[in-house]
Amino acid sequence: MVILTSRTDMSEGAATADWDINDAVVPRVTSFDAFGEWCDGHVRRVYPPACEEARRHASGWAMRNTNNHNVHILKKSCLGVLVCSVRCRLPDGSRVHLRPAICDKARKKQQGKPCPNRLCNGGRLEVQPCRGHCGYPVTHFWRHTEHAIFFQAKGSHDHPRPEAKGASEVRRSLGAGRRVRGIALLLAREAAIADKMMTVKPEKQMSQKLVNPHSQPPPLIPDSQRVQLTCTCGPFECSCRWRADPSSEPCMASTWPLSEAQTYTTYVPPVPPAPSLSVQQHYDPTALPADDIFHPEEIFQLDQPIRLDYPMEENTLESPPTFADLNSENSRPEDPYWLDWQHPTGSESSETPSPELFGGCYQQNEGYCDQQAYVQQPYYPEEAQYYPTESTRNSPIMDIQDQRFYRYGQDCVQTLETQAWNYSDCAFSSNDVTECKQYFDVQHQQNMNAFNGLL
DNA sequence: GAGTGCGGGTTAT
DNA sequence: ATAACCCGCACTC
Repeated sequence: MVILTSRTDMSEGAATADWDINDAVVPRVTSFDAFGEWCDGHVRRVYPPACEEARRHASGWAMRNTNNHNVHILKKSCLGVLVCSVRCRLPDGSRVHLRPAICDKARKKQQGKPCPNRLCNGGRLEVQPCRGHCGYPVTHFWRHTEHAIFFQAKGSHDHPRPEAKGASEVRRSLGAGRRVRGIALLLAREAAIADKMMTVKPEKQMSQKLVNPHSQPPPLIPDSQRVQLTCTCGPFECSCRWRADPSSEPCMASTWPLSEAQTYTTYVPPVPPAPSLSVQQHYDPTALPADDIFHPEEIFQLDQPIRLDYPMEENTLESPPTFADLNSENSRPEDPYWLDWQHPTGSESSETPSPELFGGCYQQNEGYCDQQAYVQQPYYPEEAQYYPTESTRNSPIMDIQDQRFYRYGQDCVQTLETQAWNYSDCAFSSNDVTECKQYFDVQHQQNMNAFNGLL
């Protein structure tokens, strides 16, 4: 245990280098990190008790609670990502990577469902488990003290990021039924979703704008697409944002922030177009959507035979399904909801194309594997992350002056038992927070005005 | 219904 | 002893 007195050379985040989540004593830090939704690798963060997402132990990754028999430290392990068994490609070259349900029961229902990509031929959803921590799932640890929330991640995810957590939730909250009349209304709704996405996690945006240099994912539906009312791309199909030459593509955003535009437009598929693209040629992009619109999360709700024995392969990337898999009794042409997917209108899968398509190897963190030698499967390079990798930064406005140490045990029994775990009794309060909330209120109101105007 | 936290219990190393 | 994992329960939204 290293006693932390002051930090001026932090490379990992605020007061993150010299403590471990299992330390009997954790430092009272002088500065906090802004919340990072997509923490990857072996990182440690310290969040202010007022950070709502930290209090909720939120994460972009699909993390499930894991019992570590330690009431002081909450442990979560990564569930991986829901992918297509045949690794089909979307028109933009990316792959399906949905968010696995946290609930075991719901997750089992997801598996074996036909791939929602209408261009996919016979693929089914399966969970690609996370093996980023020495062969085990990446784990997150949360620990609360009176004046801070300590977060530590162990392992680097060896799979694409799943669909952002808010995506399906927002759609569900928006969902005023399945019926969508016309493409205009549909697109307006998608734009509204994007707007609402910007308001669902106000604190994150707040921290981004004010104190958070951590790169956060762009909205699932970029601002540019909100004006693409002539774009008729369906879910998985809108490749407008991938066009290398914006001038040649009406759908391409002209108002996209430069950084994002660069990220998207510099993309060059490392592989030939997927064979399924030939199917796309027969698809009439101008066709109006079917009357009844199914969203993937709705698919998951349907009562379909669950293939509980669906193979869970360690390296699913190289394991295409068998002929039997592709021609099972659950073949999609007979499934009514699959037919609906032939006329998609919603936005689904992840709006974040799989970084894997960039090729290369996923980042390695062998040095952190202290349990056993384990060679992580090559996947995709860190720089190929669709979202910019998170950097380290401090939160100047959240700096506090003094330093103390908290111990669960003798020194901190009262703190931890009566305060630290009482989310409603956070001690963090400052004018800065007030300013942040005011900023959010303004932003929220603006977004909601736009949102209401669209629906 | 799904997400989440908690805790008892089992298994493997 | 430690870690991963399964399962059930309760609570919340």
